Amino acid sequence: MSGKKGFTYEYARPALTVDCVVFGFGGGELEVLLIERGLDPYVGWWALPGGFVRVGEDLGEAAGRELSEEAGIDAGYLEQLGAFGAPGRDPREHVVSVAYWALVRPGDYRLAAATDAVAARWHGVGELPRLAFDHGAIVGVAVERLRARVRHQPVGFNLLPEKFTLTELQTLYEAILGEGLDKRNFRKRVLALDLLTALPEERREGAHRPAQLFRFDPDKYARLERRGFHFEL
Amino acid sequence: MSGKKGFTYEYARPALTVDCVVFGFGGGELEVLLIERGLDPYVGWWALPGGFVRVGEDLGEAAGRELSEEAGIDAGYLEQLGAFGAPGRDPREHVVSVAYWALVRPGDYRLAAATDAVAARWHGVGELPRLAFDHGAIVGVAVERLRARVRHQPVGFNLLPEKFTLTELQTLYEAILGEGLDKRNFRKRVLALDLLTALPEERREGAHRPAQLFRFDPDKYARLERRGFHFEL
DNA sequence: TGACTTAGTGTCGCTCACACACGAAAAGGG
DNA sequence: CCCTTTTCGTGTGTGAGCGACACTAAGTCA
Repeated sequence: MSGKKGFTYEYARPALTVDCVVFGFGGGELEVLLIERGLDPYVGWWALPGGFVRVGEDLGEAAGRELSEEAGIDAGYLEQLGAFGAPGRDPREHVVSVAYWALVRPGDYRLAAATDAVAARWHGVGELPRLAFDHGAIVGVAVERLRARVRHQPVGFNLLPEKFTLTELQTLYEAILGEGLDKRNFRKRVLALDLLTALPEERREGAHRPAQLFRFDPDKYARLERRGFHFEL
Repeated sequence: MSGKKGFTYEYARPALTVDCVVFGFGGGELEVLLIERGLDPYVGWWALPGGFVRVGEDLGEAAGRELSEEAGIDAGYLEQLGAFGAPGRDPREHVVSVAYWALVRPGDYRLAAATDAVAARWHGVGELPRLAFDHGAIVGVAVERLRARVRHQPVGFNLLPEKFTLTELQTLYEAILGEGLDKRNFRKRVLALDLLTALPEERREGAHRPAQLFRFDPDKYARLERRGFHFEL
């Protein structure tokens, strides 16, 4: 293999990587962050940002590091999705990957490809290209997880700018769930949760009535979360 | 390290293991299968069955293999729980473990410790000893997952013998959820799901009215599962 | 000032979740 | 044989919440 020192173990070991499924929301559609690979295998293919785990490094930290290195994104909150370890998923050798997922506000970052990525871009989940390795399957699992999660925890707010209108929020939910929602019922329920604070501002754009702006209130959420809680859309 | 050949890699790699949280139901309590370790580290401590993943082996298969080797159990269905990879979780070196969980009918197996386990035994989840590594935390995550799952999918039947009474089923649910349930509502809902078949037998035991026996019907379940579905306890 | 566009609001019917108590059947003992 | 004990098995009423549904409000632009 390599002529240099190397690391020797008594038994063979699979390699260990992390991959990140980063969701964003733009143009009324749910998007995933992909990088274009600059190295073999799968040069030129789109793939999830990720890379090898270093010895002594926590898995979550490795995911955060790779995300920052390859795409210039600092996701505050990464949650583990699971381990993917089918023997043939990497053509080189047996590579086990621990996948993470995160939600970010696309506007907060300027994507910057680096390391072994030649490009980093948002792709609508509905129109993904063929992905390298088993990354297509990983994205599928992540989308499922997001859909399940969004119904029971107020995660959606992490995808919107700090100030948003209820219509924007509803559009987001519809994009994630892939189904239309009733406007009045949606507003009723969201406001009943008492997680939003109405701002003294409105969004005026276009030839129509301006919309009230809201802000997600983490304090209220923390308080509710403490005494059990239920969301249900 | 070892004087023999060994396997050399350009970069250092964490070791990769699998661990299994196997749930059973006995004596009115939810139980977990533990083995007593016969090797360093943590000799003599109780731990989850598990071991190193071989190169070229699927993660789920590795979990099944270790479970069968160390405890003599063939769990039909193993589901992944997640990867645990904090750097200090194994005192020897950086070891990342992918945890799986399963439900079995304790009566179906005669526990047989082997390989590096000197004993295999069921332990009530309420009275677990101190566990090796971070296995205590892993069990905690598994219990949470089981609780969440049991409310939305009819997993409970995998823990009971083929024929069971509704009271037994209710006792199981109460043990898993850790709370009492109303008898009439429980029976109403369970029967309304139309997943059980009443058998032409009764269980006569003790000085009281005999109880109707039921069987879980996988066909009915498959049919329901196909057209969406909801359980909610 | 009229046309257009999106924002914002309330009611009603129905279903479903939950609380709740007693007769039925069998066994065992006096 | 009868009385006691124990668990099995069953129905109703009420209140809360979900879902369906249509019109007015406010602003812009021509």
